[in-house]
Amino acid sequence: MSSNSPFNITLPDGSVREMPHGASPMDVAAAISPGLAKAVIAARVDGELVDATMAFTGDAALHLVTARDEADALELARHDFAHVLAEAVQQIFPGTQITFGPATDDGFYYDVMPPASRGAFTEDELPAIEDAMRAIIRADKPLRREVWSRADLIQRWREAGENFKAEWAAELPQGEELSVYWSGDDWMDMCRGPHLPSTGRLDPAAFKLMRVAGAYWRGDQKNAQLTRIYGTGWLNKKQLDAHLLRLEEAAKRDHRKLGQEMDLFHLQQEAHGSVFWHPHGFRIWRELEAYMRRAIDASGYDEVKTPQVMDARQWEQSGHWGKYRENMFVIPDEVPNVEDEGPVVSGDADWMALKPMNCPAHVLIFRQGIKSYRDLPLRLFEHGCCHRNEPHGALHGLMRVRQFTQDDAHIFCREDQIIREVQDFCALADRIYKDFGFTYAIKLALRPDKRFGSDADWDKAENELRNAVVQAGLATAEYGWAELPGEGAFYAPKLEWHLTDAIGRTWQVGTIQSDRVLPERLDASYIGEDGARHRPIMLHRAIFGSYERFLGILIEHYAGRFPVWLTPVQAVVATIVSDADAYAGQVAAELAAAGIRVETDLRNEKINYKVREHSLAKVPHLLVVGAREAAEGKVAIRTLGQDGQRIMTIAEALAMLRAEATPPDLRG
RNA sequence: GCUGCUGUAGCUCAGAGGUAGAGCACUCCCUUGGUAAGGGAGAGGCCGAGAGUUCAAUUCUCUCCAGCAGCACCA
Repeated sequence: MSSNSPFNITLPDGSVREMPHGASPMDVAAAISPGLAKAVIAARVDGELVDATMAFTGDAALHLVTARDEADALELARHDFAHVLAEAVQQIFPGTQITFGPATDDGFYYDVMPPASRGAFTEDELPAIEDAMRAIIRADKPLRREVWSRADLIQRWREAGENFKAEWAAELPQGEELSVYWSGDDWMDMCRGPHLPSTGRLDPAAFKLMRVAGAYWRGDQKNAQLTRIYGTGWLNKKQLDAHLLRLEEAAKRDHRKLGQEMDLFHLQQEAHGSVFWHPHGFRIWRELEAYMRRAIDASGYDEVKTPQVMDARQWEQSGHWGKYRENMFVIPDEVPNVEDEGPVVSGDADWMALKPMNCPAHVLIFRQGIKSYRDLPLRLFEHGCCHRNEPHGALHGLMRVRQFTQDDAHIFCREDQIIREVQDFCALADRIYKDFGFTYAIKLALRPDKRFGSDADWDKAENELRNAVVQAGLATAEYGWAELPGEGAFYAPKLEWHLTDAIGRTWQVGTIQSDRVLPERLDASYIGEDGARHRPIMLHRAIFGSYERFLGILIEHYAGRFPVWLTPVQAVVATIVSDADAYAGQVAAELAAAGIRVETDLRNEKINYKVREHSLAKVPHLLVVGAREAAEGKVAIRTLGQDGQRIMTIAEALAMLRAEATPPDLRG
């Protein structure tokens, strides 16, 4: 082939165009039509996303990327918004250092270091930055790629006082082409690209700066903290507006807000990170607990209860003291000094700790008496109340607390029983998540850097979990199968269940972990068929994860409108006139006798007022009774989310309510 | 834990260097009214905690505590 023969460029429809050397995807677009040239924002050359103006280097398959290729277009636009943001910030606040600015799931951010003369940027300054961004977009500055030598680049950043960029330029992998992008002729950033042809391809009405936050340089707590400016960015205003609306929807179902409005629980300073469950909230908890007990009773588990506080030496032996102490609540084993002055604790008492996990206690139960291989698998379940002293900034409503109750169990089994146990667990988890209307993805979290146990054991453990899921046919794209390096616990790899809720957010809740470390450390053993002692494998598993968190997720998933079987108040009997009070009491009594959670509302208020109040409280069924209903022995039922009423007899109403109030696992 | 913001009545929020206000909720009175707010009156606050500046601090400053948004961690 001669060195200056044209390149053959194959288009998606199979047609081939000959293009001279130096030609780019943009030239192909221009050759097809001027309209296409205008619409092209980037290109996929042999599948790789590149600048539309990047010259071909050989024969290639070409796909011209336009706004119709939404995923690519969004990614490009968001990345460009980030650059425009950085340019705008430096324009308004000279002396600001720039660092990184990637695209995110719904937009972009850029981490910057404000000039030494001032503090972090504030949200009040965002509108001015937005204006500057719009000006840059309207100026339609061409984005031009250049390749620089490392030395030139480092020097350029040093001269510009860009210490972070200089550091990064020095550390980029050898052999990598170092590219910069010019925005017009007056601003540049170091970036791998690709980018849109010019800033004018962005829609100035399709982004919004959302907030500022702190973020560490290169994600490390030991490094300088930068100001991160977050924005949301889209292809057009319509998409932006839709996104803002979604955010409002999510805010409306915030469990902290609904928890207060529905009087489910509260949190307060004196016990921060621990939950005060109110009567209505705890009804949901009890219903969940009863549901879970039925599930584990039917699955061969034995429920146990273990101590809240154990000697620190026990935690040393289990390894928690070494690896987990910073998160443990430690207490002295002594009577506090009661004199007015003087220390409350002497400092020389033995230390005890609140349990951060239930596992060691379950091993201690296992160790009582001599276990035979015939006893395995032994499945010990506990509604275990744990305390963890979490970093204060991590606490978040019910989602991250310092005291929580797990639906925790440990399955002690032989190696050859693992796959079966893991598969049974997958089936149980599947049934339960579906009962709540969740879909889920399963992920395998692999060994972390900080860990116990030999590599050989980790190999085995990871393979067992992987094989169980593969053999169960769940390691597929449909189940969102993925492996997450470094995400495992310090003692074991984990299978994780990531739930997707009603508005598409994901939550990690369930897990099963195969552990060889703890049985070894705590010397658990059983007598095998051969008469010798063997180590059992310990499978740690949970389905709700914690009641607190799962309840928080449920509140947001259902937006407070719980299914009837879970809802705190299933029906309210509300009177129109006081003459119906006695009848209302009779109706309520009949429902209560049938196990329906029912309340009466006999207040001297208009029915409009009562309807409004109970609707806002998300009571699923309102049974309205007046003189007419009392005379006829009927009720007028108004169902949440539906217009109008249904008149029925008490017996009919009771049958309907009983059917709806039956938990999903008890339905025929 | 880090950065920024916030902390006033049960809730949502105004307010100002001279010890406080609204709406909803609450209590009482009137109203007995057919499916999303009937009317009136009343009660309710150590203005997150501590220190400083000031004649005077809830208001300004500092320190702590808690909450919020991120980060870093994690069920």
